[in-house]
Amino acid sequence: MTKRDQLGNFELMVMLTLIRLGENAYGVPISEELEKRTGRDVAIGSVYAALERLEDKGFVTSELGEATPERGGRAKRYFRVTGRGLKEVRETQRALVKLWHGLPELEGGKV
Amino acid sequence: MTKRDQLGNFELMVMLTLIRLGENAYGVPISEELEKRTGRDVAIGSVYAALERLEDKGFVTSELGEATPERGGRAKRYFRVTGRGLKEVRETQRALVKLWHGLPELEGGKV
DNA sequence: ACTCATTTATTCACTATTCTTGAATAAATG
DNA sequence: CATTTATTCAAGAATAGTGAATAAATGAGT
Repeated sequence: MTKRDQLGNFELMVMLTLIRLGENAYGVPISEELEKRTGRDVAIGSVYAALERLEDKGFVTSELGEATPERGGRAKRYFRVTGRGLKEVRETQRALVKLWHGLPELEGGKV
Repeated sequence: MTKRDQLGNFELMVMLTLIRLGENAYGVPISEELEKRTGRDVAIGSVYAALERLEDKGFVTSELGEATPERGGRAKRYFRVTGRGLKEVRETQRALVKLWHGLPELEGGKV
């Protein structure tokens, strides 16, 4: 099996959340936003694992934030989608839409 | 990890293809249709593996077809999406659309 | 009818990657 | 040092991917 560059289901979801959050994307809020939007439980460990894989693939980059005064706790690690990452998201999205396009059984048929 | 009832990326794609093909859904055409629509190489073995998982989860059923005269070859095994399967597809689709809805970076923002 | 090559399709065995969970660790503050 | 906030780790289960093997049916040739 050659290196897989495609996005898994969860990876795609993380990418989409990353895009949505923009500047404020780090582990905790990513996880929360994901839970809020999907209604599913999200283990924070899963998110970090996915982010690491995504960084390995070059779909995201990360940068350690400065410690914020006025609050305890470790520094945040901010994540950002790369150009390649965005492109990959678009492609995955397109593949899915193509697959469900026009199916009367699904609401999205008219997309 | 308790039994996962959610659809993986590839499983979702297989389900969508299954819905599209309707009556004529068996291994070979599923694989071909998938390749045609996504432009990706699809190993036939993967398709059967996914179908087996999906059947275990109750998302599809299968039935052995009769041998067709006028052609050699083994009998086909036809697959069909169950009610639960269709529901699961809809839910997965909805989760994805919700995640990318309104993102200006993606074409689908207007869906 | 019998055997064999051919065709069509499914199953198998194995490896790699992704996903999930719970616990551990790290770093900052007061 | 206790508390807070956040990331990292380790291990196991599920999903994905590949190539080869097997199965079942047909028709040709003898």
